[in-house]
Amino acid sequence: MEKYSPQSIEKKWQSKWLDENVYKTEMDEKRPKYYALEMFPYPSGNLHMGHVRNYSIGDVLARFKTMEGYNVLHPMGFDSFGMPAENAAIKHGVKPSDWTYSNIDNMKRQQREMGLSYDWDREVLTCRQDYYRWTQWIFQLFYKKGLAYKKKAYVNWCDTCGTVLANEQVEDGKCWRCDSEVVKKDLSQWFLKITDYADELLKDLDKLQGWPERVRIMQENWIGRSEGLEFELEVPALGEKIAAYTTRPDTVYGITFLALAAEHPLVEKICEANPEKAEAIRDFVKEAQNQSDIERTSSESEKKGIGTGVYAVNPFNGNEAEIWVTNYVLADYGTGAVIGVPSEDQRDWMFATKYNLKKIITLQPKDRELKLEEMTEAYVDKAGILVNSAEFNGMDIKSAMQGIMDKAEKEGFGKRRVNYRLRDWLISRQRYWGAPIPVIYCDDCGEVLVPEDQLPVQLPEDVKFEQGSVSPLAQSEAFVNCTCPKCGKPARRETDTMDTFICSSWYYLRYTDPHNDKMPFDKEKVNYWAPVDQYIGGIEHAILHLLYSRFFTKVLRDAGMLSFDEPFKRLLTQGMVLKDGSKMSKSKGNVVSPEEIIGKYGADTARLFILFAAPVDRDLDWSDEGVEGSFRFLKRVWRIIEIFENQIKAGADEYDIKALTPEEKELRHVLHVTLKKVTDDLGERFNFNTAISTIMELVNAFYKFQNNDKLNPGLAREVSVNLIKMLAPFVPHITEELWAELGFEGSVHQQKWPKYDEAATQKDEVEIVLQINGKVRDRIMIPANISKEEMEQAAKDNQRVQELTEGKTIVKMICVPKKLVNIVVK
RNA sequence: GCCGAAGUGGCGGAAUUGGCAGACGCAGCAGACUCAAAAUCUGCCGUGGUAGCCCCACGUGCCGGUUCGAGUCCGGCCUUCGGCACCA
Repeated sequence: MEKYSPQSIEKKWQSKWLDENVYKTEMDEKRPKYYALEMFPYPSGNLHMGHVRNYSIGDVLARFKTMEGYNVLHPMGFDSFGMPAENAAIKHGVKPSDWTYSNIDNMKRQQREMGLSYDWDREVLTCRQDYYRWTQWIFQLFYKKGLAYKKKAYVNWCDTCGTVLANEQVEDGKCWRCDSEVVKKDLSQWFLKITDYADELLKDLDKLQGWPERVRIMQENWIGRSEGLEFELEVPALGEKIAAYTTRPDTVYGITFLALAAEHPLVEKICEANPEKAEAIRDFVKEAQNQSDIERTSSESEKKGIGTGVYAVNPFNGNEAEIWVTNYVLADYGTGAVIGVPSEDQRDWMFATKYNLKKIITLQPKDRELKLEEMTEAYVDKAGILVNSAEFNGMDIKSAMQGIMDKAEKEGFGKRRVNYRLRDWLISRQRYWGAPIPVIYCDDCGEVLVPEDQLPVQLPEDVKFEQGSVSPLAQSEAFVNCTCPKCGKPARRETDTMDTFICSSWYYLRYTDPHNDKMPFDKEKVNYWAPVDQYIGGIEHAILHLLYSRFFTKVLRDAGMLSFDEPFKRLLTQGMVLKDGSKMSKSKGNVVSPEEIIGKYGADTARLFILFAAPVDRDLDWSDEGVEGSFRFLKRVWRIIEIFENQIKAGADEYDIKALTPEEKELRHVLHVTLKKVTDDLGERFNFNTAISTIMELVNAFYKFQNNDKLNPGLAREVSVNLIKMLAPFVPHITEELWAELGFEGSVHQQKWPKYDEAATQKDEVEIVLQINGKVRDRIMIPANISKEEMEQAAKDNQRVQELTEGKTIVKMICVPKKLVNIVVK
């Protein structure tokens, strides 16, 4: 055998796998299916270590499940619409498509150099017509079901990106992509009605037991369900009613004012009703709207308001409550109007104190009596007895709540209501490089869908890209001008494209039937392969992509296109790859390039290190010395096979196990313990790091025989064959090479995963620990299967135990079979 | 502020059901091979006492508890990281 040289071995096998198309997958009803999926990347140009980690995890799983006998679907593609391509066009004058496709070519080459077992025939590119045609088709499906609609609203706008953003894409009041401040704009935009599914999206989180709990909790918080009462307050001066929502109906007798959002639709009418204050109110509204999103939504910022001199009537007791226009009430949550109950809500307390508004106590704790003049803050505990609340006086909170809501419903001015924090998904983007929204506007017919046989609405090629200008699509006369499909008159196309998160909300379904040109996917195929059995990706998608995909799956299910409720059965959120304790980034200069590492040590070493260095779901600090260690291990594997090459080839698959020496029996024991542990770690627990460390122990045990040329050939063969098979999912090239080198037929990756011999994992003799009062005092070897009494006797017979218990009374003895005897003495 | 996760040698980490704390790897030290170095192989490697071993004490963020026995369970803190944050 020659020296281990990853560069030549890896190239050789990669082209062989590619030429022979060994990772091609077809439906097969005879075998159980397994769908392993890594989140597809954005084609930024190069793979980074996060990708390497993601794909290494997925590849081990796909290869392991294949060896276990599953029919494994393991596809890859590119989330290839999006801003960076357009920015490249603006900056360097390259076409977004050219930029994108050349990046894809480069990244695919890098993926191939990693030795990943993808079925490339199923590749999905979201920017290709054969894909976005169906993205548009699905949009139209949503439209026909009333789940896509256009409305005017105060939306999040990023000036740098020149487009609107979804709520989920605003982080701390800043754009998720470019970090610039987000402002509010009043625009007419397309939305998807995800709120229709809020309840199911929340409820079905219970079905996702294979997801990390924290992701489920994050989604739960994001959806933010609350129950309460919505009721109407009359405003005699306007001849109107204002609806308010509260989760504390028990406090309604304490209302002393009504707070409105600055954007509340009745604000202008209130100004008209009270001309004296109109100007001041309008100024206040303007000021509030000029505040940035961060200022307005921070809990630290000052709560301001202006009294309008117009009053609303509390329907419960007829009391008047002045209407205040404020900067803190959100226009798009609840009704945009909030009751002010100073004594039982801390924010209302501060607001009322600041503006000298009345406070009424309507809730008294059981153990003390509250007095307004002694109180310095609101009483917010949800415990006590109602006072000042008419017929509800003396009730506890729970019954008062029900009674008050019953009253509102009976008298017809209010209703129980569930509210969600989740808002509808704003999907229009004023950008070029995305799937055009397939809608036409006609002066006579209004909004008209582009007929299905005219899909896709294609992106025009002859457009200009300029910094800061309006969308290139809106400037393209040839694109905008069209005829109305209904009446044939001149009409205009929608020039907005879809949020790229739409494209990635269904790609995992397309993989099951990627070449279908009649439908997005065939029902039978999608139901065979999907849902995804194991999804692997970064935690950054905990809400965005994972919530949207769940929504899409449910809508497509309701449309009869598939028959499951959730797209991803199990989810694994991998940790980040760090260097020197912080995230790799160009600005910090701590980037380690996968290409360099693969060039120097080979893909097998890179994969092995990244899987060995830390548990998959934890952050991993990159270590150059650690990589050396992984490389060293592979060289050790290579050499030990080389040392025993002759025995392995001479050995038989069936041999006389009874003839083994005690040392050889021990090696065989280690082998089968390793098999058991590795199988368990890969299949049940995703403990790749400990699976590898166990294999290292096996190799260490094998090395004990390195100078022993009398090692039983059958055993040498058994150990080597199983060692190679166990390593195969992790390091596919070196194992394939060793497999061939030893003269075995076919690919190691098409072998059956080895079974362990239960008998060999047991031992005749075990070492147990002798404890006195819980402290280890000695260790002895005893037969594995002796009785409790025999164990106790063996412990008592032990010389050290006798020395240390001399003159003391044995109170108790605890025996744990095969582990320990604890003697409690006084 | 609310919710969640984590805290173990010089470092990454292991300990699956409450049962030998520190597997495996990195770094370090020593030896073998070598003219020498690299590579490789072997051994040592938590702290302190004793200074060779044996042995003893201490030790999993801190304080307390349950238990024959706690890194693991319970109560109370501290620190770090992540998510949400005027949601009425």
